[in-house]
Amino acid sequence: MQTLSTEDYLKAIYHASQSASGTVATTRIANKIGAKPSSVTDMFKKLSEQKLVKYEKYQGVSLTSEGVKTALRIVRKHRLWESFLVSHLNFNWDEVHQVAEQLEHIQSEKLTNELERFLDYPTHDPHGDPIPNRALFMKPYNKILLTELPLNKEGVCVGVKDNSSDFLRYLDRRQIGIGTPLIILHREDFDQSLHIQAGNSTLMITQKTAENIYIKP
Amino acid sequence: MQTLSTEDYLKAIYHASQSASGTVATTRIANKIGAKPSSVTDMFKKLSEQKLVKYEKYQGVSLTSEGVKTALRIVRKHRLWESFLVSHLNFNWDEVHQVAEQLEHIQSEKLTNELERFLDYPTHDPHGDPIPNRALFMKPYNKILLTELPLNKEGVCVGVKDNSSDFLRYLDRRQIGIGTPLIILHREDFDQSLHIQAGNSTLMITQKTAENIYIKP
DNA sequence: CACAATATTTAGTCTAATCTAAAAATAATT
DNA sequence: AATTATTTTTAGATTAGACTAAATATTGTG
Repeated sequence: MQTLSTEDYLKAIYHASQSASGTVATTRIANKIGAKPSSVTDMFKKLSEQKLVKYEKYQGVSLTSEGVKTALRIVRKHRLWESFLVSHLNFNWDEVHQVAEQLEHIQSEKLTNELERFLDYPTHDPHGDPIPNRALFMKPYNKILLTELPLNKEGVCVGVKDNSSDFLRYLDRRQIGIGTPLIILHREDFDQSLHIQAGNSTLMITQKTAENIYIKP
Repeated sequence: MQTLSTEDYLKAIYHASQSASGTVATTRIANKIGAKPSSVTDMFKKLSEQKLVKYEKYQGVSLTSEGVKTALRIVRKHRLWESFLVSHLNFNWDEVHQVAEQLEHIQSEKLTNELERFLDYPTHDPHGDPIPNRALFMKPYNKILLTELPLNKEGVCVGVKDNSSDFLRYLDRRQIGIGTPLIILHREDFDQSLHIQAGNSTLMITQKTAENIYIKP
């Protein structure tokens, strides 16, 4: 069994290697988890001894298949808990992360599997991210950015790229959430801002906002 | 050996001081949480610095009012989680403890309060122990041991004294749980064993069993 | 290519929680 | 009350994870 902190590292390495190819650099992880690079090096060695990552000095790390499994087990728990918090405990999608970070470390297979059953085997969490099933298999949406949606074509919001509280609260205020139907009514050539229809209301959003919203066409 | 938090010590001290008066001895806690007395002494000092316990060398500890509050907050979480695990996640009452020991450390007031609301403000957990409410107030049943129930008088099982898995599973097998109505039909003078009616079936239990079952007459 | 800038690792400390072994205090028993 | 037994504390060591500062690799640039 891992210590709490090794799980955090594995998860960070997993996410980092999703959004880039090749090995994951020391500083990348240091920034992600808020530790000094030297601490990260220490941990890389430990994880390497446990055969959870492949590590060569100055060359960064990559997860072994065992490491991927361990990371996915944590991701699974994290996303199931986030789903539970939103669907049953009145949490908003900007509030769940911090609590799920704690809950994801609870060790109990029965708990995880029963929670999944209780939630009726959800496939995606409140941010639109896919939830690994018991076999650790997950099916990502084939999603696009809102900026890529053709004019006057309806799409449904399935997730966000930026998970910051600021952004999520901003969307909440504009009543945009998972499942909200969106249509681009007009694209301003001058500054690429968009007039969109979100549900029943029309509003204007900046390009920056649009590039952080995922859509299923 | 695993590393326990100050929360575990506070909870252990709280429970120890419930079942005895005066201060709580070092070895008492050491046995309860599976640590060496020397480690416990260290922790007593630390808790004392934080004004969570009153500690004098060689004289044991007692919780300050702040310490009691902290302990009750943990007990509250523990019992709410146990209730959730049994009522919604198909856990048996002998399986919940180990998982609740982990969940009780999750820090989030909102989580605790929303969980309580979701469970509809339960007053007692699956073992019949009272759950502190938001103000940390709890109302114990005025319960008696099954051995004290008069002959042919109906009582309802409201809890158990022995929380070991062995005992809880034994009760499960005999279909005795919280809420089961019990009547003593006959008391064997020879060995104090009891013929009882439990729900719809009649069965025989030993004196030892009877003194570990709490009844509300 | 050589040197500067950046990234990474090593070496040595720190802290929290634990341990063992020995010393000191309290309790129990003649 | 004196001696023995038990409990509790101290002292010193250990481990995991993190840190700083210095050393070493790698990368980027003129």
